[in-house]
Amino acid sequence: MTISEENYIKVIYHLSLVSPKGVNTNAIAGMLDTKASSVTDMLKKLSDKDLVSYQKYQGVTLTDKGFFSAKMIVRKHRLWEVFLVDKLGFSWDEVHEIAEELEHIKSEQLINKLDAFLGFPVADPHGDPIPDAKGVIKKIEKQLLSEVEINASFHCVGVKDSSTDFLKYLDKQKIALGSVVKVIDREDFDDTLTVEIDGKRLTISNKIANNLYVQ
Amino acid sequence: MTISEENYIKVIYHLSLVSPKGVNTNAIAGMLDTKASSVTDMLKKLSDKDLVSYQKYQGVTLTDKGFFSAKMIVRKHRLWEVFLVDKLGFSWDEVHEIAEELEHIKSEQLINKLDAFLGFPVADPHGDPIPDAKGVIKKIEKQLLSEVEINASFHCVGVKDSSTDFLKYLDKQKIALGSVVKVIDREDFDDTLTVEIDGKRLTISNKIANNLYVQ
DNA sequence: TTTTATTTTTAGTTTTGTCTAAATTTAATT
DNA sequence: AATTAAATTTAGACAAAACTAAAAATAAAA
Repeated sequence: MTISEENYIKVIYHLSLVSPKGVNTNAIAGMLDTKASSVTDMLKKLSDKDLVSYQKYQGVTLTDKGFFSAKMIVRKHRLWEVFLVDKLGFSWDEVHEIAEELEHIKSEQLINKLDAFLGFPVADPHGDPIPDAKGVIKKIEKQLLSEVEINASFHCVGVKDSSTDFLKYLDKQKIALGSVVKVIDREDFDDTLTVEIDGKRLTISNKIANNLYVQ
Repeated sequence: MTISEENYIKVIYHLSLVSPKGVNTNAIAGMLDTKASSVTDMLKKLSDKDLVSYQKYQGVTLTDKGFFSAKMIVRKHRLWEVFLVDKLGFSWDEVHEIAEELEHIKSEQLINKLDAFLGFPVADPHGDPIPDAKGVIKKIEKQLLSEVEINASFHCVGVKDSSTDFLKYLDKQKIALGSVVKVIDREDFDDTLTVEIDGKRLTISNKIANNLYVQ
């Protein structure tokens, strides 16, 4: 697989999680910042290689082979992110771009040794699950902070939005994965939350709460 | 720079060390397993980018800019090799190919953090020097085992040939970087050496001695 | 159910890096 | 110095992955 093919497979994988019946050409083009016509060309190629099933105008789904390939790419991406943060001292908002390159390094032995070196982590620095060598993904129990009951405590376990802006906001508020959040109150009018983190009161907008996973 | 351009620059760098007045088109083609006509095309492009100075039929040399780029690629290659051996447990004959891919990962911050993580190593697993972030290469004092005086002791500090076959031969004979070699005798007829390593007598052909650096 | 709008595909180009085959330049030999 | 051999370059073509513009199919609206 070329780097370009891998990028398509990965994007189709992520979009499949949202629309499992079939992924649109335009959606893929949007994610890859390319044109619909380029996507059509590539879908034909991926279909010839039996990585996707594709019927003109009907959207595309991954075959078993494509699904496994996608999980291996995601595995590599997330393991490298763990390496960058845990071993090299990058912050969680700096690692995505570099991992986008590292995920295309080919050696299977490399990734399995890296996995062992990192202690077989089950989640990346943003709380996203890491597929194991067989492609099995351990489901991480989680709820959005916007949807939990009030008067209870939770651990932060992940973020839905991994944008730099959001991650930097969390850094500023000293919210990290593992932080304990006690939900004090929810405002009826706009769903703003009052929470307590490390004994400190904090007001959190619904948009924030809607992008933070807790357990 | 594209991956392909980086590969050309790297090859020209290595060949320059042997023929500093100018590197031949065919030599480059041989190293990259490509055709002379492809090399000519690329030399024009590299020349336009001011990475090499190139005059038709006259061979090619690196500009200062090209020379620095080359050293940064070599730096990345060798640092990744150290990582693979020291941290992930690869053996020294397994790392070249993987490092060939890793050397093209772009982030400068990444490579400097990796350097620090590895403890600022000065040589890779084969004893080759690692350029620092400014491109400075600390010269490693070394002689070929084939050229040292007899009745003296040395440390193995590097290999000239990094082929799997040679490295596996050294593994079999329990010769590693750091091993102490005492040169007992040299046969006049074919320059075969009798040496002592870890108290064990060993006969070594001239071809072997000619590819092992000691100090 | 037509008509309109949107999405997707086709057809034809472009760029990058490669190739083959032919032409040219340099080097070696008689 | 002329001829042959080797190395190098040019010219033209191709595959991969992208693009633009136009055509076709599907979905939405009147």
